[in-house]
Amino acid sequence: MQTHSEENYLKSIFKLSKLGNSKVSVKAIADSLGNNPASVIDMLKKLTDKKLISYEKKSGAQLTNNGLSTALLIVRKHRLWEVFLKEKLDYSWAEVHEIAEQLEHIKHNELADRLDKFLGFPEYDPHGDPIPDAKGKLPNASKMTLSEIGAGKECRVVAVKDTSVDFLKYLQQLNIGIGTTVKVLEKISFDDSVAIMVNQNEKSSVSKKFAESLLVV
Amino acid sequence: MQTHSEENYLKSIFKLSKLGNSKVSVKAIADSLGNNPASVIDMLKKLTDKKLISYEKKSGAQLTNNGLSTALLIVRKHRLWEVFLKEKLDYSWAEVHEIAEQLEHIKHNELADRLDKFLGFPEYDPHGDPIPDAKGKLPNASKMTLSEIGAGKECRVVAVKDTSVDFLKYLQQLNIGIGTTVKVLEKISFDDSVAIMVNQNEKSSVSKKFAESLLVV
DNA sequence: AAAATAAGTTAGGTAAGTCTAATATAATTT
DNA sequence: AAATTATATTAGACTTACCTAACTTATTTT
Repeated sequence: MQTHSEENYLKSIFKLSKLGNSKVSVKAIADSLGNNPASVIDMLKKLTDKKLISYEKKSGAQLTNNGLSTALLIVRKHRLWEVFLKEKLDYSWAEVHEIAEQLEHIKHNELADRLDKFLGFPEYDPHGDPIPDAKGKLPNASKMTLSEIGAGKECRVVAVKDTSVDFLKYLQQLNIGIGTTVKVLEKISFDDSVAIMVNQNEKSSVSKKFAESLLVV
Repeated sequence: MQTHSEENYLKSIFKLSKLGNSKVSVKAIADSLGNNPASVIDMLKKLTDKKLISYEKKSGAQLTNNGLSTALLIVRKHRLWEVFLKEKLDYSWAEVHEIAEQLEHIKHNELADRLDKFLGFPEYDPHGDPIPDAKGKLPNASKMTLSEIGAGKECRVVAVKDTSVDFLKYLQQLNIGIGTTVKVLEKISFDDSVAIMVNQNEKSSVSKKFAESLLVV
């Protein structure tokens, strides 16, 4: 069983190591957590004793298999709670992260799985980040912006990059939300705008700026 | 802003003082939290400095107005989360308390109120304990068992005392759940059984034992 | 009333997780 | 290559929230 602090270190190492593969420097961890490098080293020693990371002097930290699955579970909980806060409690995109930072540390065997089921097994959180499944596996599709989708192809909106009121209002007007299907009909080279079909029935034309703010899979 | 530990002390004092009115002894707090009396005194000093309780040597601790509203908010969050876990995540009555002990410490301005709204402003938690409203006010009806209700009176089920599978199955058969309206038609003195009307349309007869396991308002 | 028990208090100590300051080592710049 | 800068490490200290042990003050019991 890990403390809150240990979990935050594991999460940080996981993120900095690009999915747990590479080694992470003391400084990088210190910067990401806002802690002093000396404190980081203390913790790296403890995590090594617990066999959650491997760490030798001067060579950076790397997650063990055990540490990796622990980190994935924390990330899973964080992102599921973000979905809950956004979808069920109507929190804004901006607010969910801070609260999920606390909720991710709640410990109970089946909690993540039950929450997952309750939310309908979402694959992406409100920021468009992928949610690991119960086995720690990430959805394989990588997210792109709508502007990267080729003409004729269909995709599904998983998140938005812009969270301004203006943008969200515009989204509503266009009938676009998380989960909406969008087909790219044509890319207009004249002004880089994009002709799209929303939910198989509603044509629109959107600007380049707009297309770059929509994350899709 | 309080630490987890401070919040647990406030909650403990609140409960031991019967809604925050009387003074609470060091030993009572120590027993309820499983801590050493010496530790309790350390914390009482800290809470006094923070003006959350008043405490003088040998005379026990009492919540200030500030401490009382803080304690009520913690209780509110605890019980709302219990409702969430039971109603939305299908946790059993037995499991919710332990998880809510963690969730009650999650801090964010509107969280309790948003959760309250999402759950439909419940008045009682799965154990039948009353949930303080946004202003810290408790629902005024006090809960009783069905067996205490007089003939001819109508009441609403807020919780059950027995959580065995057998009992819960039987409840389902009778179409009784949280929120169900039950009218007491007659109390049979022969065997202390109770004739009831469920949801204004379904007559049943239940045993004394059953009536004592249903909490109503 | 004296002895025994219970409750409250003080003093000093520990572990977790942080810090600062000093030092060592590695990487860059000149 | 030497000097500078960046990073890593160690040592020692602080805070929180606990603890034990010893002592004091009440309250019971005999």
